[in-house]
Amino acid sequence: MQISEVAQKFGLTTDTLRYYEREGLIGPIKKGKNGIRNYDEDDIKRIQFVKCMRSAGLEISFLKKYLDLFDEGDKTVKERREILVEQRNILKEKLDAMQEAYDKLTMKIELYDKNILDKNLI
Amino acid sequence: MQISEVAQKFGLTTDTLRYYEREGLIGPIKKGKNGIRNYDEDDIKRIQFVKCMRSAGLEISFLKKYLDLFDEGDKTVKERREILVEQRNILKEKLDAMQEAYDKLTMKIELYDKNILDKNLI
DNA sequence: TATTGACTTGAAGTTAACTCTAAGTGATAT
DNA sequence: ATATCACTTAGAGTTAACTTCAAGTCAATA
Repeated sequence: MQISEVAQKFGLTTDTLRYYEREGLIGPIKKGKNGIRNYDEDDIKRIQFVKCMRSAGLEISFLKKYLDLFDEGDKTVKERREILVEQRNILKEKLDAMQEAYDKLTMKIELYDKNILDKNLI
Repeated sequence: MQISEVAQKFGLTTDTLRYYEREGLIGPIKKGKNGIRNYDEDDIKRIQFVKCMRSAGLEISFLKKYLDLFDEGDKTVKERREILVEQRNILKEKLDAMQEAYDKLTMKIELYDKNILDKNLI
């Protein structure tokens, strides 16, 4: 699979894919004789994981750390579990903050719909 | 209320509060004869709103736009409602993406706990 | 054969949201 | 009186995550 297809598939740009590779999140992707990247199934799986986690706002530095440990094999299992839990906790905090803001926005919109507008309430 | 108390109250830095003021999100805050800011109840309410929305990742440019319209009074009600809905939609997308990542992380952690580790699965 | 289009590289540029620095003021504690 | 402390300013610096640029290669098509 060529870079533009992969980009298309995940809604990323080719620049972003090369950037992720530069940062060591994925690859190094195998290249054909002409120097063109050819993504295989494992590359795709990895990109899918990265895309999902990045969409949720997880930092590249974390993903790099986790994936490096993954590549080191079974001896890193314990450490990997720990950082997954840590990231999930961070994510939970963010989710809660966002849910709170979401509910506040919903309430505000309802007030606008009912024309109950307090000049002093933002 | 002085700047450091307000910062403390909301878990912001004084630099951030002055930055928000520079950007026109809040204030201009009234100052005493010595030039020191004195935050009143309305300032606090506004900061609470900004803090909540920023914690959810809403952009400063949006908050600026919304709060400027708010200050213009009743004639902007319709436009305000529209941008609130728009922001809520954006927030919903993000919430969904984060929930998906959260669930994925939870599943992974469970696999780690049960020692079901597929070498080919990230 | 010439041009088009997708790819390649290293490096520089961009953006949002802070964060820090340097230099200064003014009230209070020793 | 002198030191400490919280505050003030304008402006420069930082960080993460891209994004763009300039210059080049290569295969396929008009």
